[in-house]
Amino acid sequence: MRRGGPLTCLLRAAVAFADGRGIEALSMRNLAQELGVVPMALYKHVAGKEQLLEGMVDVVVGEIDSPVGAGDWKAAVRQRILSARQALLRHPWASRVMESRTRPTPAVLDYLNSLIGMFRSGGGLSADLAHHVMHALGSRVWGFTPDLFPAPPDSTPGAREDALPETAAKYPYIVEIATARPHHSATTVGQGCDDQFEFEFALDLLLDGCERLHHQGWTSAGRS
Amino acid sequence: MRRGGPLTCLLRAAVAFADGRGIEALSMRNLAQELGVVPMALYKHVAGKEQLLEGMVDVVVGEIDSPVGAGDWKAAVRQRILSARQALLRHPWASRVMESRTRPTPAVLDYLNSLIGMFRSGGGLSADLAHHVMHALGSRVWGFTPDLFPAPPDSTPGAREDALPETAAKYPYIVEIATARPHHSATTVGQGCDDQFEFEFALDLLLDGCERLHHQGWTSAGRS
DNA sequence: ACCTGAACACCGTTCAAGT
DNA sequence: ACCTGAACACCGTTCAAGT
Repeated sequence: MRRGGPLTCLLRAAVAFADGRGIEALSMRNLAQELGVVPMALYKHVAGKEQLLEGMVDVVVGEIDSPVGAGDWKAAVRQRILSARQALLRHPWASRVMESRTRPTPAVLDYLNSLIGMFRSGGGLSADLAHHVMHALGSRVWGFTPDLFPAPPDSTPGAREDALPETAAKYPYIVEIATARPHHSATTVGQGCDDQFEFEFALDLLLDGCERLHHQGWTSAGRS
Repeated sequence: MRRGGPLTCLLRAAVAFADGRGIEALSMRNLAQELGVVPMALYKHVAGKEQLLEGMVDVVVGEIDSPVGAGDWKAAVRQRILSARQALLRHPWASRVMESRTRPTPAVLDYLNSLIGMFRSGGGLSADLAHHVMHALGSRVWGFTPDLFPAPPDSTPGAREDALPETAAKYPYIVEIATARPHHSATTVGQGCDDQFEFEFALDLLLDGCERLHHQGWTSAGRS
């Protein structure tokens, strides 16, 4: 394993800092203090905080597995995206930072390019369809679904049951959905949603729909 | 039309400020200055900036049309979500603020509850399926797709063509997708994607897939 | 009791003063 | 030439001093 230059070292330290103390605690000043250097010393290696965050995203994107060659294209795409999901789950701050970035880095372009390649040369999809499918997948290509809410209405153990009667009256459908839910696995009963299940459900819904359109010879021009 | 109290007035001023000068320019100090009051005066009406942003989101959510009664459920859901999209498009900052919020407000719960109701009593979907479909739609229920990138790699008119040759070599699939795209309408040729088309493509992919699962009597327990 | 200005504890970044 | 500390222009919020 290569050591990497001082920039790589700095970026990895920043990633570790964000993993450990949260992205909101990551300031140029705090990071410098953690590294035992004066704040302005960081500016020798990065132009500013924007570039620091950019580099941190690249570190995470670099953790995504390379594409697998064998198997059918849909399974390959699925596996790759689920690998991206694992990388993003290891760094919970990364998804929000990625969403706030404005310009893609080379590492990001590499990943997207290879993913599109799986649709094009792997699956034989038209450039037209591949384009729209990438859009439809949206941030799911990064393994995350920007959820309706990061936290449930009130996750305090006691307050949940207390608030339920009045909530049930005002929001019957929400309560019904939140309570009468069949168990997917024993580990997630009663404690929120199985995020992995929800992610794969949506991913498969999109990939299956895409495959169906492909077999039908769909083009955007011939859309009703 | 009701006038609303001083809080409503403050929130509407904040929304107008964010619309006009951008959400990044919205600070307690700047907003107070705009209103001609001292910064601390705002704290008479809101507990802090978090609550201000919460109230601003509620103003935008309040602009979403009420559900339509007639027609089939899929068209009704589609129309409602596209109405949410229009509201969010009027306030470009709103989607990012919504994503950063942690707890839903009553207005948000009202919207979600009525949307689920359209699946349940309108479409006859099981609570099980309705649950997963809501997750699959994700932030699309708010009318926005967290895009892969807010801005293309380089949108400067001149630099685009200049960078193309080297980009084409490294990212052939991205370039292919970005350039060889059939025109959906004359107004969008050559200038980025037709966001509305991409949004409806993905929305229909998800709703059609959902309808198919419903007709098949899908349950999460019987999943392979 | 109410209002409000100064102050506090931050932030990213500039820049001039030191070596 | 290089490094670095103070300073600048912010931020949200506290709090004591004024009325």
